[in-house]
Amino acid sequence: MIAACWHSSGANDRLSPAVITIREVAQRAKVSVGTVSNVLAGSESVRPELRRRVEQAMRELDYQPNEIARSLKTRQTKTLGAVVSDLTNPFYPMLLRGAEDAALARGYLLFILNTDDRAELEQRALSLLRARKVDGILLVTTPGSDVESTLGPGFVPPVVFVDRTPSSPTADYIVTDNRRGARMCTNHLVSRGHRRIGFVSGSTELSTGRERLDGYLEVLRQAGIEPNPVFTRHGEFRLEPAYRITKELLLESSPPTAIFAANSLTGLGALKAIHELGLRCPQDISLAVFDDVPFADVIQPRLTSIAQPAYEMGRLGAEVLIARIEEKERSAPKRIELAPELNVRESTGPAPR
Amino acid sequence: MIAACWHSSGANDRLSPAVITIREVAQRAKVSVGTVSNVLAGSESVRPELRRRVEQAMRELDYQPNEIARSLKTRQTKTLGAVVSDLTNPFYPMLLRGAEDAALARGYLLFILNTDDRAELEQRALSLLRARKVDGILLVTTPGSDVESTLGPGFVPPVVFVDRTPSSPTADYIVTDNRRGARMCTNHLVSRGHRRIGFVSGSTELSTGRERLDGYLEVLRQAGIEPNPVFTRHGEFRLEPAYRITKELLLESSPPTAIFAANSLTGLGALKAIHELGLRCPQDISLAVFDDVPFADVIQPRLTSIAQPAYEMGRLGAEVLIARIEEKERSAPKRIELAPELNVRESTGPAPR
DNA sequence: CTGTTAGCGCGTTCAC
DNA sequence: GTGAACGCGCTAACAG
Repeated sequence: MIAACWHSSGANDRLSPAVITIREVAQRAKVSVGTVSNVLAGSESVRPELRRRVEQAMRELDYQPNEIARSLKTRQTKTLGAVVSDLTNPFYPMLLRGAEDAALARGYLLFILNTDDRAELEQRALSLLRARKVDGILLVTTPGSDVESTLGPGFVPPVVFVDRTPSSPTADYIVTDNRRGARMCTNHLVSRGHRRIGFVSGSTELSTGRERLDGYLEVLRQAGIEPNPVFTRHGEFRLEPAYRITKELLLESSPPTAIFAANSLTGLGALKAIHELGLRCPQDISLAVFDDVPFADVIQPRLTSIAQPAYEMGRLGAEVLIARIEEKERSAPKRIELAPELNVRESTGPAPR
Repeated sequence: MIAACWHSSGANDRLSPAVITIREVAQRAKVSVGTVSNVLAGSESVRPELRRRVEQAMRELDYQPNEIARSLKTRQTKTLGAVVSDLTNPFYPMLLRGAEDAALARGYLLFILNTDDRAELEQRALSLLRARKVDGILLVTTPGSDVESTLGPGFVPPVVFVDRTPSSPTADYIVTDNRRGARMCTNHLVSRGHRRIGFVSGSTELSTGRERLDGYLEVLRQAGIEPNPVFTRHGEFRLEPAYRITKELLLESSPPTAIFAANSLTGLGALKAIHELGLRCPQDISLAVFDDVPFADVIQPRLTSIAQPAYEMGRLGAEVLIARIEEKERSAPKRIELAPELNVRESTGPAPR
């Protein structure tokens, strides 16, 4: 009787030794499947006696509810998708830890996918997630992507943008106040007497890239410094390009006395260039970076940086997304800007005179 | 007619605007659902004329097969679980990129979960994944975990261990040859004349921790150096503890002239301690670390390190796992050890005399 | 309060 | 070659 659930229909029967269904439980507890389902749902309206019998049967059979079958019926899978640009960019793991914690707390699991900032990969990721019927998507969007075209104008499933703002104005998003962060950082440099400040940028096709650049330019103008176009270089948010262009920048006839790198990767690239040219930091050149990575506080010189609340961003993102999923009627889009923080360390000093 | 698929049964009906089923397609193409299913499966035995009509109907309706329903029938979800210790340890993102690439290439999606090396969280992760009916699990296992007790003696679903070897001898695993890597690294130090070599270890409850320690001790003995127990300190594979114990270590009356850190995080901790004590590296003290992280090559001094093929490990892990899932009859467990690589850079120099 | 039953969307027989 | 009918495991509606 107990072994009655063993099938022998061949190759794809991998799961069968453990395939105890609600029906077997019902049979063993001598109740109906409906009652078992009620017990599962924690319904109050089950006589304690029966509840006890059902629970015992479950234990004896090592019953495990099948979430897939449940999903088919309830039309929700209790899964989310998280689409990021690149997991090896140290910013995203922290964000994802936050998202995971919030998701698990609400009973959701997370599919994670990378896009390498390629629109076609974002497209693929979104449609894979939709086919898997995830209940919602956390998205670090990519330039040139068209989310609406693959998810439809209604955004099905719902999407919350994190880290970068969407092209669509009607969606939720959680981002850092990048302009403010860039202003804080540039201000710090200006206040130390720097007037020739280079900017190793990310892509201006990204909201983060644009806003950080804007903040930088804004402060320069306020300080009466005419922005020198030569000082703004395109670092693609990646280490290698940043390394190359910083080297070029520092080899100019009248090089900057300080460099502001648009994220941790470009900061590392800039640092490599500085070292390689035998420059001392901060005596010869100051360096400040957007993103506070674990090693910012460890490497020599310790890096002045703008810290983003990455964990918080992920946590909030997942929470907003789940609220959106579970809401009864559509509420107004949430637009959240998180406050960045300036950590002044040894990589920035007074401008050499 | 087209709008016939719109439901209006209330709150959980979020998906309904897009819920085109195989039935609607059949109706529109004026064929039976069986035929549509055959077209979907790419069966040859469908008249071209009908196939054309079906495909057109699919396009017109923007039909999207429901993977959930398919899973329920085929008893496979085309999803994998990846359970790692901590995403913010820079080793794992690379591993996961490899796993993702291999998985996507075979049509699988990846759930990712962290355990923070806590057995109860591993347990939870495994049972969540099993309830979601993932087809297989990639596992960076944790000390004190009991995989068999939550997945059963048969390992359902199948598990491939990565990075760390399992307690169970009958499972597949893909790891680095840690002992060899540690030997290479220690050998390098010994060959530069160091005889007092400190080891900032990870947990010896982990295979990686044990094996790296073993390799280190082995080389010392071969070189006729009596291992000094004081020189082996427990760094927990984390930055903070490593920082503290390295400081202690360097404050000994007769401190080591070289330090071997068991992974990148302990390496960073050790470096912080070295800087803080005002020691010069490598003149006063040499530092070598296990794990080659992006910044190993950037920070000053550039770090001598042991590189592990993390991407490859993830890729292979997913491939072995999928092979295991799809195999007709159980084959022998695969045990793969990947070769580490020594990168000699500036953080290691000759022993001071 | 409990049992029965009709689907959820798809794949898979079999008759035709 | 095609299509009707059944079942995967579960939930929910309804009858008792």
